[in-house]
Amino acid sequence: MKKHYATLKDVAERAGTTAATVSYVLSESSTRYISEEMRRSVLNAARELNYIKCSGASSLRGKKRKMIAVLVPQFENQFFTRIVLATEEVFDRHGYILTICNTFDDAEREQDILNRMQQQRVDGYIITPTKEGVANTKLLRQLGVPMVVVDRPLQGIDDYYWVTTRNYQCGYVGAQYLISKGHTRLGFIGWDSGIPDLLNREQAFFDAARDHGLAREGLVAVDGGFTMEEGYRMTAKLLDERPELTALLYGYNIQAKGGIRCLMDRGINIPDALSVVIIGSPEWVSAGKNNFTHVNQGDYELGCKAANLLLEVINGDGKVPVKHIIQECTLVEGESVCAL
Amino acid sequence: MKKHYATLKDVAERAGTTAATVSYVLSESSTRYISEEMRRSVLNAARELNYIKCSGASSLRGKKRKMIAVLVPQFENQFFTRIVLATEEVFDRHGYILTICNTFDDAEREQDILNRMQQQRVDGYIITPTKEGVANTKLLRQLGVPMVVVDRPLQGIDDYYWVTTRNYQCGYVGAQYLISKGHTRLGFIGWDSGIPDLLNREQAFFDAARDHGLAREGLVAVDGGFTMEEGYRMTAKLLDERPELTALLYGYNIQAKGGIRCLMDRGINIPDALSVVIIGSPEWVSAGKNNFTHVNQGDYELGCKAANLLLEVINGDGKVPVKHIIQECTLVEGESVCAL
DNA sequence: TACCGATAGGCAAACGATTGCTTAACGCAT
DNA sequence: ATGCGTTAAGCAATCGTTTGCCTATCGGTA
Repeated sequence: MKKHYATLKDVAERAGTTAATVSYVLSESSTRYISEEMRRSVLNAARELNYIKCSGASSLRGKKRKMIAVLVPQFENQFFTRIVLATEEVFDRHGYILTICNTFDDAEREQDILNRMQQQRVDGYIITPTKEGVANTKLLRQLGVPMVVVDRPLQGIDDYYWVTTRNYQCGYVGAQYLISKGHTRLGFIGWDSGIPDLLNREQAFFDAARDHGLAREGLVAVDGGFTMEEGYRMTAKLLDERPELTALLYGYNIQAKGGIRCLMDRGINIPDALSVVIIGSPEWVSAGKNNFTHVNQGDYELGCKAANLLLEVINGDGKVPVKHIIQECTLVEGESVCAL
Repeated sequence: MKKHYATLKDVAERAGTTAATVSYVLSESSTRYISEEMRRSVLNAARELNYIKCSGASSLRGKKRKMIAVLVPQFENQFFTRIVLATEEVFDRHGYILTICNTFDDAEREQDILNRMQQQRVDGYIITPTKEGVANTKLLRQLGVPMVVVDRPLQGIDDYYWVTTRNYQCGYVGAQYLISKGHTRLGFIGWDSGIPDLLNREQAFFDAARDHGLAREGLVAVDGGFTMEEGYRMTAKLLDERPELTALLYGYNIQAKGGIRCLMDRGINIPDALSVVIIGSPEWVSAGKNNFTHVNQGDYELGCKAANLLLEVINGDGKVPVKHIIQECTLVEGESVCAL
């Protein structure tokens, strides 16, 4: 038994013709006359041999690979899982397949993965870059390979396609909601990412408080790593150092998960003893007994928009103008905030 | 400015040699004498031109693509997300990239996706097949392309690599736990998948009850679609038709999520009014205020085992004996079951 | 002097698909 | 009889890498 995929030549042989003709038949090119008889015979041969075109070979002649690369920092973070899900659905419809890699927010790893993707000559990139994203994507940008950046920005440059959350608004609506319920002593827990755009969440927290006349002394923000454990640690720290706080705004769902674990461990009742709002909408905020007030960033839509934009760029022949798409967020009221 | 990746020939030209020599230098082949001077010069040229090998071209000459295909039915189901995550980590370490596709449990879609993957000539497959998996993977199996089946079986055949959960045990330990707490009127909610191995969960539910002397009349099972909505519907049905039940065993986390939403909507207290055990361990069962008793299938480990097995098969030169790896599950005690 | 084993590297043929160039037969009009 | 448009399909170059085969120089030895 043959242990390899059938080639054009195999099909040609069986159909009594040459590879060229088979290629023309299978690509349904209209630029060439093919007799009905020949067409039939080729199609039969192809079916009988289970012919499957080798995309690697055809891409050598300039055809598309029909492959998209997706790079995310935390694949298991539902924010990203949903972006990937949306991307997959969009590209699936157009016959593409997705290659997905986890950078773990590690710049070296990102470079390594981008390298592998470039070896595959994928047609386009959807990427949530690390802080070294600008350097790591330099070659791609030089070559003009289609790329859409999602969520986090490429720092220091401006001419790239970007789809992101209105981060400032996320922080603002979250804080505003707490204030509207009468809270005046608020804590913010965030990520010390060093990424300017993300820091807007915290800035907005302070701005909202100021805009509503709250005293600066009642406010506190603490920043740490982008993990559950750090969320737990920072929550414990706030509880210990600022017992007068009546509400917490979590800037990131991953940290919120750990933080709320801390509240549970200490037997703190939500919302009676402490009110909580979370930016982000992982499944758990409203599953089972949970019903947390949170800010929905529209994860799935973000993914759809990024994917559609990338598709446009890929098919756009260099003519799609650079744009930044910024998606509004919405507050979803749950039962984790009490009125004071 | 050049708008394409540098080729071996480009590098050769700059280094004052030929493509062959460059290839030998870059592949660090020891079968060829290369002067230190030439090596240096080639490496410099390659760096200066940002040379990145085209894996498509080199695979034409029989090299590995360094690509793995992963097909799952529900990417956003954390059971599968974790399997993918584990697979990614294992293969990343070996320089592979993953292509991931969502079949949505649709056989036609599965066939279509497999076709695209085969066009890419990926080196191996990790697949949770649909019911038509046997037919859809026929060519792959004929050609001997490395493949590991995960979770669900290929129906009707036996000679394939398989990594799965001990489904019977999942059902058994879940039911047994409820019985040990004094429950005698139990409901099981499951999936009418028609997949023999999965049906063992329900069979075990009845077996455990029988083994512990429970009356068959106190037991009821209902099966439906593999969605949240169906979980909701079936739960409502059981509540209406069998109000005497004191405990529910959910066979699948997706259905459990909808089912528990139903219990919440009706204001049913867990565990005081109704006890609940869930097979599977999505994040939400123990996040926030939730602490559901559940059966942990070791999703991540399942993925690791599948990935490692596939790696073995890929590197094993056809010598790895067919095997079925069946992973034990463990009951994780929460607070969703009351003692009667 | 003739020969041999290292050392070094060029040449060209694959791999599978695509496509421009060419040929050839046919029918029909000049 | 010549020419031309139409229909049909073969030939061969090409994409970027890999690798077997060959050549050429050098120092040393018989």
